[in-house]
Amino acid sequence: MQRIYRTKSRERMLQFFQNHKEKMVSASEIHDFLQEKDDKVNLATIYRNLDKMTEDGVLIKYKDSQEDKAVYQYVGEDEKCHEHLHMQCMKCGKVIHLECNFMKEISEHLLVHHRFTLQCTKSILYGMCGECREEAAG
Amino acid sequence: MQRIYRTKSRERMLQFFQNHKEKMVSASEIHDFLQEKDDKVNLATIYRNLDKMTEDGVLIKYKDSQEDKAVYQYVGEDEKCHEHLHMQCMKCGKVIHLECNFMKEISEHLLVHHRFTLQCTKSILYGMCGECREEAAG
DNA sequence: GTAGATGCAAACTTTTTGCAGACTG
DNA sequence: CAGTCTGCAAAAAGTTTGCATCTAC
Repeated sequence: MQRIYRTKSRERMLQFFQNHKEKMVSASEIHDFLQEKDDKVNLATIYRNLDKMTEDGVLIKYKDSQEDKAVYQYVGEDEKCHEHLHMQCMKCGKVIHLECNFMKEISEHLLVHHRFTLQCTKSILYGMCGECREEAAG
Repeated sequence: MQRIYRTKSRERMLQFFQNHKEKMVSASEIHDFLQEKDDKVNLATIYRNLDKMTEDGVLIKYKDSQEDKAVYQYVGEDEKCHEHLHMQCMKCGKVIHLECNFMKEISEHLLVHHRFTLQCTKSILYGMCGECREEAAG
């Protein structure tokens, strides 16, 4: 059985994620952020920890449809996040949780009418949030 | 204005896509397929043509959330495909078009209740199709 | 003490780019 | 002929891996 040690790198990464719950971040963004002079965390280490946290269900991993790097979202112990879809604004990057009764309707419709079993943690809806839309409209 | 020439590479790529409308294919898959002895198409050429076809709206480009390569789906002149979501089976890779009245409900709910303007061609729902599900259940 | 974690450098994969030559209209 | 397209090789960019060393428990 694989034990998990409580290390400085992992603590700092977790702390970063908990302070940025509304964002999806990439490995290099975390790397850039964790660059205090005598406390740098190696990029390979970051990738290894991201993988483990994703396996543990603490993070959700997505491939950004625009960019070519993977991004990670913190969901912590919160099991709910595995049962609803997430929307991301393509302009500001903000994540919106589709956490309402309509979520159930979507799942059911897909299953009943299209025989499709939706897997929420793999899917992400892209578009534009209200604020960015107003801003764009001027 | 950028003119588009009718070349052998592009013809062969288009032909491949039209014969595989139900699939999402990657650059290397097309490359492997177009390997007739004296008629190979260079991978760089394939990437350049994929980019152009995507700009023209003939293809839709996605990043597979599982793999690390981009995949492309043929939609041709069919404008409808830009107005509904697509579901992909994570097991067999088949693409299902969410082409029904419920699509409108989804868009409206996201806009009205979450102020989110959905962009269908960027989004994709992952899960499992009916056949694969039955097969998995045994 | 031992399993697990880290840093470093090198390897790997996918995608992009520069350039010279070939093709399309 | 001019503007595009192509192949080739080299370069990016993101991610993974091998190995020696270090750390947590």
